[in-house]
Amino acid sequence: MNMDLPPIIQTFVLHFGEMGSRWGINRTVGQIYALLYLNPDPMNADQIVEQLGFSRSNVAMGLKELEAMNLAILKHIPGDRKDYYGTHDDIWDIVRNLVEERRKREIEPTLTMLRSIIMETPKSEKEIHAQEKMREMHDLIEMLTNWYKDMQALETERLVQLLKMGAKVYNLYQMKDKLKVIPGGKNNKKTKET
Amino acid sequence: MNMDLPPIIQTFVLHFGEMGSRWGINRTVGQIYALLYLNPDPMNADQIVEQLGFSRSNVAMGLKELEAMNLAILKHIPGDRKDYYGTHDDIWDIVRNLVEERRKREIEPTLTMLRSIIMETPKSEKEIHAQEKMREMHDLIEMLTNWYKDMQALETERLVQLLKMGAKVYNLYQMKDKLKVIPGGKNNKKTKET
DNA sequence: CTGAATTTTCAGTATATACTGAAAATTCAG
DNA sequence: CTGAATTTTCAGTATATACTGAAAATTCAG
Repeated sequence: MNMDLPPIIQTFVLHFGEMGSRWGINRTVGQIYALLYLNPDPMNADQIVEQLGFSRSNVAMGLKELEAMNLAILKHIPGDRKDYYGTHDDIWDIVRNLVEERRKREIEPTLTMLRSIIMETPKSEKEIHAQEKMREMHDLIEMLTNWYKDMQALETERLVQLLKMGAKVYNLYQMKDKLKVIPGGKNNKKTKET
Repeated sequence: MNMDLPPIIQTFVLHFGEMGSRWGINRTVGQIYALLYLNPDPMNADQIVEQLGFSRSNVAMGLKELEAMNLAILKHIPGDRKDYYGTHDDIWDIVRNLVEERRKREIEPTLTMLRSIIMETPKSEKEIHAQEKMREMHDLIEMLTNWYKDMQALETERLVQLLKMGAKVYNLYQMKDKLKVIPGGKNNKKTKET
């Protein structure tokens, strides 16, 4: 790694390399992402090679991988033929993306697999028990996924409000039957019971 | 893999092997976990060896790893010296555990790293910008972590209620200022504004 | 305390993944 | 259309990780 990278940036980049590898993203890809995230402007492959010191082709592959995950965005600079990459400007877009990628790649295939197995006719006590456990898992994942879809649809501003409230929304929830709607309010439609 | 494992169990076990490897858990560990999850009773290492067909020592190491992650629980059967392992009975315990493990191993170290970097005095424009991005990331992660801590503390029953409501809690939230508290209710304490 | 049952350790090896450098393919200014 | 600039591909190799089998350590019934 290039020594004239400021130490604080080095630390961050290295940390994300390590974190990436706990995730299934390889170390170099994690480092490239971290560098793009911190850099004020989009970078081209040669600049990344210079800063991080791995081979040109490795950087190119890493960038393609990040692009496929929608974490790096290809940008062009007028009058320059090189490909430049940056990250999403809004950090919430990054979060939404990360979750969405995982949902598509891990959650959906798992749900599909579970559903198809649950359809099978069990042939033994053991299979009945196994199916029951799988149904339990399926229902839980489905519930979390539905919740997440709801949240995904909220605008950032509203999502932040809800998150900041944390468990306090539960108080609100409990309160609802002890409250009386003020006539004429425009949000009077009663929330469906669960 | 043993051929007299019912196909539905085989499919599930293999799927979790693959999923595990996207996660940083290795394939065999994922498979062992899946098998334990489906099996009605705790299993010992030899039984697992027989079902999955990898070496005794590999199974032993996998079990230790699962135990360290608090995903497999050591149980003893009276009159038998072998170690038996099972999974948590309540699937919510499993979820809480998974999230908690990740928080400890990935989120906390990241927050610590970010905090210490944010403390440093920046030495250039570039460092100022980098610190700003890191602060943004830090604040977001911290907010999500706080939200999660709140949820972690809720009993399962209540958590499920909230999750099932999904975005509808937002309606409740908006409603709150248009509602009047019924005198004498025991949850009248006003929820703090954010 | 003894030794059979069981688990743990670990060096050696196999396997999977990451990385490189060179060559091929593509793009585009002129 | 040409050829320099740039990106992509890919075989070869290096590196990291997973897995095995045998030996050592531990446990515990008798």
